[in-house]
This record gives sequence, structure tokens and C-alpha cells, in this order.
Amino acid sequence: MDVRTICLGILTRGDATGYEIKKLFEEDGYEHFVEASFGSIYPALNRLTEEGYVSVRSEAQEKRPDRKVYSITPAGRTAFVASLLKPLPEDRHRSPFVFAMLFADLLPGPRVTAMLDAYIHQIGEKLAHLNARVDASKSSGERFVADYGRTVYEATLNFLRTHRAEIEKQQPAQAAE
Amino acid sequence: MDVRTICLGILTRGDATGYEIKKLFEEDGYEHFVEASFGSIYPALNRLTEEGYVSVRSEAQEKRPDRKVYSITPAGRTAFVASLLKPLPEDRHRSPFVFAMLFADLLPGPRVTAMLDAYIHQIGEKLAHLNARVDASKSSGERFVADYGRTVYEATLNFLRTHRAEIEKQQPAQAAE
DNA sequence: GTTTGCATGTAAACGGTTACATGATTGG
DNA sequence: CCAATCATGTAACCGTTTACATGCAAAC
Repeated sequence: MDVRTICLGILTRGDATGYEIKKLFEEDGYEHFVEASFGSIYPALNRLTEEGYVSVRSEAQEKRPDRKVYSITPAGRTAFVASLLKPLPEDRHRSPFVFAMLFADLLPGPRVTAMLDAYIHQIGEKLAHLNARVDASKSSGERFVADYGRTVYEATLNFLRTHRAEIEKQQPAQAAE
Repeated sequence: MDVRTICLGILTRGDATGYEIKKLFEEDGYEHFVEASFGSIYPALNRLTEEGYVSVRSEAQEKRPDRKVYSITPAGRTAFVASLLKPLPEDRHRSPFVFAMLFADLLPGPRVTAMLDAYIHQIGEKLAHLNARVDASKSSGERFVADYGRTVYEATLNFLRTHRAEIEKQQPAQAAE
């Protein structure tokens, strides 16, 4: 899902500035499945404006750059829905952690333990973040996705906690053949 | 995790050609967490060779390009382990499907149903693929990762099957406000 | 007779990130 | 006093994908 489509999607829920769109990514539970940086959001919004999928109004501010508030246009709404109706790209899950676990036997035991601890902690944080904002979900889709995230994170944590010994009990090994 | 590191990792398990590395990605359960195309693998192997992390021997073949069989060198092994010892990049999960579900209320009901069916089928396939090769896992890490994948896929399927009604019971809606 | 598998590689295009530039205000 | 928040934007860089080029053999 490219940044343009993501911006359009967020704007179907209400007007926002580029800055706010970025915040919504990080705070509103979107960050588990999509991400984007300012370097891609601002150009995307400019292009969407040129194409007529969004409109802008500038709100002058003192001592700060003008806020540029974007609204999705009817054409934008149509284009957004159309992009969801055509075949979706496949999921991409890239997990350096899981990749590393594949080679646990080449790593020192304590390092594997530390990696597991760190990863479990990290997932725990994400789960806590999701639980912290149960209330805020408005549409049925948002609630569904939040519950989905919770379920997956919980299953992950549970697996890691109950199975970690299987790769930890290796004695510290050097990268030997 | 970049393609170079992934190639190095695969080569710790035995010699392989670029072509075979690609196959291993797809067949050996790696594809759930990492991916790469020929267009990135071949240049990566050339660069690794220049840097001394892998060595090549050419096996002449009639009527086909020579097989270039790559082996990891001691320096490559050291570099690979070192790359796993430094802080790992965070996971990236990008799921166009989940993103689309966030906007289920903007889509026609039957379409949401079709998307759920397709996704459930797709995850089911991945799970089946993983189950089909339980035996082949050699290291404890490989077994651990395969079990991890199974657990997560099963939890996902279970959630989708038991909660799909929550976004399906919407009546067919137009993209209206 | 067409598709799939084997086998390597290049070039252009793409999408995105990172770092930089600018700068006031508020909270710790 | 420093960090974070607000606010937009550009440019260089990066890794990767896609499409192309080549071509035989075996399976369907």
C-alpha cells in the first residue's frame, strides 16, 4: 500500500495536515501495518492535490509555517475505494528478529536470551499501546483491526514465552562447522 | 535485513548458486519473513565475492550458463554473526489487507466477504505449506521459527473466522458521508 | 506446442528513507 | 537549558523490483 493511498484513507476519516497524518500513523494503531515518513507524505499530498484527489486550505499561523489542511474530494474518495476494490498486494512481513532466530545456533547463548527478552518486551509495548486506546476506535473496521492486532501479539508473546527454552538451551557456540 | 545478509545466512547452511538461494527463500520457510528477487541476489553475491565474504567456483555446464556455486568464507561467517550481534532493525509488517479492513465500512458488503475469504484462504495455504515440511527443519532455530509461524498463522485464522461477522454485518454501503 | 525449470545477468524505474534547512513555543 | 512539539519542504541516496536479454531441456 503506497503512501498516497494511505493518506487518502486517513483523509476519509476527516481533514488533516501532513503533520497530523504522520501522527495518526503513529498513534492511532495504523503503525502496525503501514508506515511512512515526512519525506514521502508531503510529496504525496502535493501530487494528490495536483490530481484533484484532495483539496487544501492554508491556515495562516504566526511564527510557524502555514498549516495546510487537506480534505479528500469526491474524486479522491472514489479513487480510494477503487484502489481497495482491485486485487490487493500481498502482505510483506520482514522480521530481522525471526531471521536471526533461524541462526540461533551460531550465536552465543546469552545473546539469544537478550534478543528474546528485547523482542518480547517490544511486542509487549505494542500490545500495551493497543490496549491503551480501546476506546478511541470508531468504525467497526477500526475495532476489528485493533482486536486482530491484540490477538496476534498475544499469540506471539505466548509462543515466545513458552518455547524460548528450545533455542536457549544451546550452549554458547562459536561460528564453527 | 538486506539481501546481502540473507544470502550470507543461507550460505552458512551450505553452498548454493544464486538460483538455489532464491529457491530456498521460497521453499524452505524463509519466505514468511524475508524476500528477494534475482535482480538483487546476483548483484549481492558479486559484491560479497569482491569483499571476500564468499568464494565462487564455476561449474561448467553444456547448453546452460555455468553454475556459479558460492561458499561462505571464514570472513563471511564472522561478518554474518557480527551483523546478528548488533542491534537488529525493527520488524516491518505491511498488510494491505488489514489496511483495507480498516475501511470495511466504505466497501460493499459482498466485497468485504470476498476479501476475507481470499485472505483466509491465503493464510491457510501458507500454513499448509509450513506443515508440509515439518521434517525438513534441521537446526533448533529452524524448528523454532517454523513453530512460531504455525502459531501465528493459526491465531490469525482463528481470529478471522470467529470475528469476521463484525465487519460483514454492515449493509452494502456506498462511499457516502 | 506451450509452459516450467534451469541459469545468469543488466538497466531503468520506483518508492521510499535520511538528512538537512528553518524556526518559534512549551514543558520538563 | 534542553528536548520535544509544531510545521513544511527538498535533495541526495538507497535498496529493490521489474522488465528485458538469452536459451536449452524436460514435462505436460
